[in-house]
Amino acid sequence: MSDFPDPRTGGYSPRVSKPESALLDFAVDRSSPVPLYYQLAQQLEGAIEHGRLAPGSLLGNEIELAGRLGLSRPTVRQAIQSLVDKGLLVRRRGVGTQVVHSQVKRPLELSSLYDDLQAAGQSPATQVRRNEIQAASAEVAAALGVAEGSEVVLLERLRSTYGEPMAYLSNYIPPDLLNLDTAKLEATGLYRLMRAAGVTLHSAQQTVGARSATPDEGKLLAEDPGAALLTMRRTTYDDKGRAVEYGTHIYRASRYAFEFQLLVRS
Amino acid sequence: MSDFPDPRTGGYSPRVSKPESALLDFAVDRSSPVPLYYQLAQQLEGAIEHGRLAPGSLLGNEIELAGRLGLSRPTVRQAIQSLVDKGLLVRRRGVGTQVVHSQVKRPLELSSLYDDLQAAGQSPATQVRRNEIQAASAEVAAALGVAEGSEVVLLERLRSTYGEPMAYLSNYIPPDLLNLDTAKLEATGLYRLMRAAGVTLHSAQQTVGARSATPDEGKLLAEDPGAALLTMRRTTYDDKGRAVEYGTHIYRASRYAFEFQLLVRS
DNA sequence: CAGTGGTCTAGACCACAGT
DNA sequence: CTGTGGTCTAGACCACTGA
Repeated sequence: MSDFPDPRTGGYSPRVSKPESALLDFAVDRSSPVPLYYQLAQQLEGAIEHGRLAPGSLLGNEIELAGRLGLSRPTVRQAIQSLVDKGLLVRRRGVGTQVVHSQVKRPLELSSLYDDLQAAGQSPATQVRRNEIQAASAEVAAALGVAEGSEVVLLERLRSTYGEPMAYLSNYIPPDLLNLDTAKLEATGLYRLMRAAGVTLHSAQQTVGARSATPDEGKLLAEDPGAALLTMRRTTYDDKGRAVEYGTHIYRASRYAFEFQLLVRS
Repeated sequence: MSDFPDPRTGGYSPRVSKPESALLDFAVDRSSPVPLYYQLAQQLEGAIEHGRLAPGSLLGNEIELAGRLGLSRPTVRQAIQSLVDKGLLVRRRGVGTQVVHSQVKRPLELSSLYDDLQAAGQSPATQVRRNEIQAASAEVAAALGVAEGSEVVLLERLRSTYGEPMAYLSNYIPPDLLNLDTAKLEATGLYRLMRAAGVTLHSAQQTVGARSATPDEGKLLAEDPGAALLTMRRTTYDDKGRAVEYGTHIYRASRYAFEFQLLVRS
């Protein structure tokens, strides 16, 4: 029962390779406050990302992996499960756990346009066009779960990259949630300010559609009237279920598209 | 140390109610092949959906719940965790597990337009416009991971509701994957046929954008030339990482929008 | 048949929240 | 302080896969 690769083996099965010896490098630090399963998950994810674990390769069975790392099987399973949830690994009973064959791109998340653009190296610029208190319309009141006519903050921002407008963002925010400093809003994104103010974002309901630009919108975004715009309406909730933000945004379809990866619910 | 509610207690905390006695109804069937944690998760989900567990109500601690159901704590945790992942429950250390306050709408999933429309009671109709073998263009070959010029099935369908066109769907599919019977395609959706053919859908990479309709597209969809269209480009992968479908679709923005819920990655 | 993941148990100690 | 969820262990039996 040798665990070593057979030097006489010259080829690989077409879609399944042998358990990878790259796993031998793994080790956990029991003195760290980071949970053991999380340490393992991060090392696995790193190995996959850097190609040390090739797509299609088998991880080796859970019992042996646990033994080698000095962990229990449930702990190892917890690490593996978190990567299965992310779509990086696939488990098959009777076969084993293997790295998915296709490249995983971006996971789907509650995206901040600011962060998206920054991650793409586009150094976004924000101009705050309005930042004031208004009476909530029926639509806004329904979305935020407040009384119609009660005070909400209206925030309108023009987001540009490379000196060209890209999107016009309109947000409605409960006034007691946080202080919206215009200077800070022009330096970073709304979600970052919310997180810094102790708001824990939890979920969002989104609708993505399209329509033609009105003359005013065309002027704002440097598009011809009638040009196609991408529209997004979003209500964001915190971990206690409070609506913390309602937004109606328009994007220049010539310069922006939503890109994301979905996992099938099992 | 009484576990009974105090009858003198008349009021509730503003956002947190007491553990619900509705949980006393729960029971698991050990003779069923359905996993115990899954049985419990379904009963919890049902109780939340039907309002027997009110938003904000506490579930009661895991140890006690496990004891009452005759389950171990890890099993109960697995059930609760699956609902936390779905966004129905929130756990807070030192406090307990409670039902989220806001209504959860649709979870995000790999949606089939056909299923979406049927769920909305719109009884969709499909007309297959093309169903033939073609040589893969560079774009299609790259998306499907096949050689440029190799054979792929090109499928073009017009999807209508209430006798009005709604979307024009163009798909490219590896020819050896399944038989695409035109009659079946007009009676159901592509994903359902794939699942019936033993294909396990796993993930998809999507891009959603917008543009103006060309004169030809306007004619197809009964829109004026220049009208705003919603566009979606999607590559779908199976559980082994094979690309099983590449599609470029256009939707009438006047009649359709993508709606979904996102959960924040923690 | 042997090997894999899927499920389940009965404990344990810890960190954090609210009193 | 008490009570909660967060983490972890060391086993067990079962169902499915593939040879």
